[in-house]
Amino acid sequence: MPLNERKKQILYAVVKEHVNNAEPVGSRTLARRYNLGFSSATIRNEMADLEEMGYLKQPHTSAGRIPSEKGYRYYVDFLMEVPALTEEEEIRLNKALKLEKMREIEQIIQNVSKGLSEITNYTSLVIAPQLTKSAFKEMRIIPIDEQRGIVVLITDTGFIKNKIINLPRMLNPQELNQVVNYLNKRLRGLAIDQVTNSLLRELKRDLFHRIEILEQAFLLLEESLSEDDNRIFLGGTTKILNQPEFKNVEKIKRLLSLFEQDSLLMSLLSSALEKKDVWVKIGKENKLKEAQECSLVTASYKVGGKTIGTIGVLGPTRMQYAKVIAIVKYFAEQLNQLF
Amino acid sequence: MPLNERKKQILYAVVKEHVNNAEPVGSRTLARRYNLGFSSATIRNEMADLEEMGYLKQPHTSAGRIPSEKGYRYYVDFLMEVPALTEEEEIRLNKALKLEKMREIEQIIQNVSKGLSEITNYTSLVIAPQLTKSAFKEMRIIPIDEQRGIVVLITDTGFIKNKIINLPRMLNPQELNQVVNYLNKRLRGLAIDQVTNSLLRELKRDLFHRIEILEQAFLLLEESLSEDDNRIFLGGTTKILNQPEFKNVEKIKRLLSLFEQDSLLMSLLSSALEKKDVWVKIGKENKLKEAQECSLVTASYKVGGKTIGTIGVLGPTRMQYAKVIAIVKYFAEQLNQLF
DNA sequence: TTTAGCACTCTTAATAAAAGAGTGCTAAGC
DNA sequence: GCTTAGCACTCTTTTATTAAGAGTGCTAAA
Repeated sequence: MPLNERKKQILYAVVKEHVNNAEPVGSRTLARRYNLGFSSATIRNEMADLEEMGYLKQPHTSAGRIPSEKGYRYYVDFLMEVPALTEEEEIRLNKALKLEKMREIEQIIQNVSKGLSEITNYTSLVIAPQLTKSAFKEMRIIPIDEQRGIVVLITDTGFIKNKIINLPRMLNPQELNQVVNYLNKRLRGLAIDQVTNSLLRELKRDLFHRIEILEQAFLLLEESLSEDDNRIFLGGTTKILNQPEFKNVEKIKRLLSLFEQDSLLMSLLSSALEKKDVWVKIGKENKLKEAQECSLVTASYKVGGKTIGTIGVLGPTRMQYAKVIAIVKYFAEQLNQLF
Repeated sequence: MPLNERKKQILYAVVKEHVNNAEPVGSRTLARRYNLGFSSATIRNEMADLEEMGYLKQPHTSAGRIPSEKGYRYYVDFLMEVPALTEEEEIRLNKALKLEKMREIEQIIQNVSKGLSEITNYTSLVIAPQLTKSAFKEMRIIPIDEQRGIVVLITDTGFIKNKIINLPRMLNPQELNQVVNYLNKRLRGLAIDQVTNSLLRELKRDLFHRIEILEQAFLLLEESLSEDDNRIFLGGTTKILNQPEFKNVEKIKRLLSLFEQDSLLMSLLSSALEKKDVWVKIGKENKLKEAQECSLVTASYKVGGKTIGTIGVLGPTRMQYAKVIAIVKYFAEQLNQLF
């Protein structure tokens, strides 16, 4: 049974009202505050229907209704209108971003994260560009002093990653060059996540007599490959605590300990990678138990058509979806343009 | 009026008991649990004295006593014994640290921070090595491709800092070298915090025709000079929430928002720099309002006699001082040896 | 089909009473 | 003169009771 126009109106109004006030919405309130053109009794009947259909629920008998997750889902899919940002808002966002002046990736990401959380008033999550999605272009090793050097890794998407390493004593510049040249020959053009451990082992065999320097160079490669390169930046972790659903200390602790575990956050965001435009996960739609009282709005950003990172906003299930979606979308577009 | 032996015993017992249970300590409990050799009535009298002298206080009439900040201070200064770590414990700590394998500074610092918080069960703060405390040794600029290069800054303490920069188009390698050589000549041997803005302006004048590349190089220098180079690493931010004094949501929020502001944390730790061995700040001894319900145990670490960073543990005023001091001391020593 | 009216339900806030822990003081003991 | 036992008193915490408020669901009328 599809929702008739009146039910849609009421569901819409309940969501809107509840998002603003965080309290169950009663029929009288609705009749008073929204000019729906029918009485509270009618609304009561419709609400009872909506509850039976699973779009609304009652915290307890004789309280108002709040949207169920199904209700929010319907709202997000069919009822809400994502506003285009006004010019004015765009200017404000750009001011918060100030990306033009940024050079270093880390700085950009941190700024995006901060901006997202401050404008939405929820917690933001940003995954820095993932090298694994790019292809190997070139590696160099630059000696600094007798003992140390810098390994530089360049990808086809134009990212540069570098790392200070210890150089083995007995290696002269020529030998160093040989090693580096060999590595470049073997690796050039490979997607970074194609550089498997078995390939690395093979290379190690070939170069066993230069093994030391190789080990160091490998460290950088492995780091690029490893999960913890997928660094996550959080912004406004305390923002979400202002929401009334988190006035309970136990809930706060559970959520904060989630924030401390990068790997969990990655898994939370990862499903969003490679997916469509903007992705909304409501409550239990999140696989992660710790986030099932929350909703997550994510979008990915790209370089040269390849998705290389994700930004997102985490708030309570009772979230300002339309507003957040508009903002997340905008930020992702800005990042696309930037890289 | 100095404390007699019995008062010391009682104060010691009150601190110990309260640190363990987080509840006011009554005279009867004390008489029962500690074999002090005198009755609860005697203890009551002594406690009343201690209260009048300011070492103990009552949350309300007819409750047990808890140590005042003065009481904790007396305990830290005169009563507690900082245990030497047993060999067993040292092995355990070293396992948690695993510093031997670390190369990158950031990794080391992060590991120290994690280890500190996990072993103490409080929140840890670690300031990464501060370049400003070192002297300028050498700067290099290494081109990567047509548009970009890496600036490398080397200090006399052996730290290397690098940054990817945009190279201006029209600069050929010779010119680049000239600029770099000139900068090195002017800056070599200066302490990094002596490289003031006025000196930089002067250099800019001298090199105004190569201004673009200079700007970029300066960015790195300025970054080394700027506050935000003093990066702070936090560990176990949620650990402190397990303490019963933080079962109040408002308090949690206040403390967490402190954790989000690096500059505040810096100011909290900064007084510890350059100071003696281990530094204990109890409650209101912290200048920062947000931390006045907490105690802070800090120690600095050095390279070549110069203090370049600080580690610390932040817990409730009701803290396991002896244990924490021993651990912080040990970690600082480990860092000293490492660098 | 919609709406007004009203009894009923459940939560939250406010109030009262009881239980528990610990003190402070007094007087007796060593 | 210091120490200890005893007991009344105080203050918090817990539990119970009541009252107020909001909102529903049902019935009957429009």
